[in-house]
Amino acid sequence: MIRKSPHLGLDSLTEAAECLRILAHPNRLQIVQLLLAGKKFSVNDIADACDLTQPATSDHLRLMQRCGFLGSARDGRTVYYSITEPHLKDIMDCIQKRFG
Amino acid sequence: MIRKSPHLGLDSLTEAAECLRILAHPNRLQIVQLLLAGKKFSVNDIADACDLTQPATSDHLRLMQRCGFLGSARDGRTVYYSITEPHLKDIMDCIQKRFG
DNA sequence: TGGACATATCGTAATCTATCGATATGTTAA
DNA sequence: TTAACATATCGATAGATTACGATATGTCCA
Repeated sequence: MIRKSPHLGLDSLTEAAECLRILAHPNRLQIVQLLLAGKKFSVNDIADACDLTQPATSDHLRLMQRCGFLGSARDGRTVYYSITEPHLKDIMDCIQKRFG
Repeated sequence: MIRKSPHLGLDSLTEAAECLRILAHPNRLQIVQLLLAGKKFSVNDIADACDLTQPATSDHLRLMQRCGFLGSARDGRTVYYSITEPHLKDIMDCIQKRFG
């Protein structure tokens, strides 16, 4: 059985840094926290809950969808977003432990 | 016994976002990974290990010291840096699990 | 089809960040 | 004190990010 060293090379670290940069925004953390608490939310629900405009919310969601954090599903004219990256919960737990 | 809700308010999330932004750089992740593996390293050791110039290394270290990730101790003309934020290990574990 | 609703995209100005070299500060030893 | 070494700081430019409003796209219902 092969057990890889946990140490990441520069390529993986570069990829990780890009993901962290996406996460490193107050409103995006807010959105992730919200989505982790429930199952799925519409763009408007998220905008209301986080006190954001609709376009700003959509922009944040798009960024997080592009890097694989979120997925979306349309139902009629409503688009629901939800977490697709399972490790987000772990990282959010770390953040809540540190800053809570 | 008071048990706080794990959910963070916007103030805490803003602070967390600032810390994540500091961490969200390939070379800084590289430095954190190095420091977590050993105890303490001089600026030159870090620069060599990460293939960085001395001023660039010093800049990265200063950033991470300002937000409380690292501490430094001078011994003669050498300055040794080490991890002071205990939660960094947890976050790095998450990152290594996800990208390793 | 027309109108209303939900979401997505785009342009741009303002702000921030990275990078790099030059140079300053602090420390040791001769 | 002078030279050499280790580290820190600074200045300028290029590139990226944010915020915000205007507007486009997609969907439903009358």
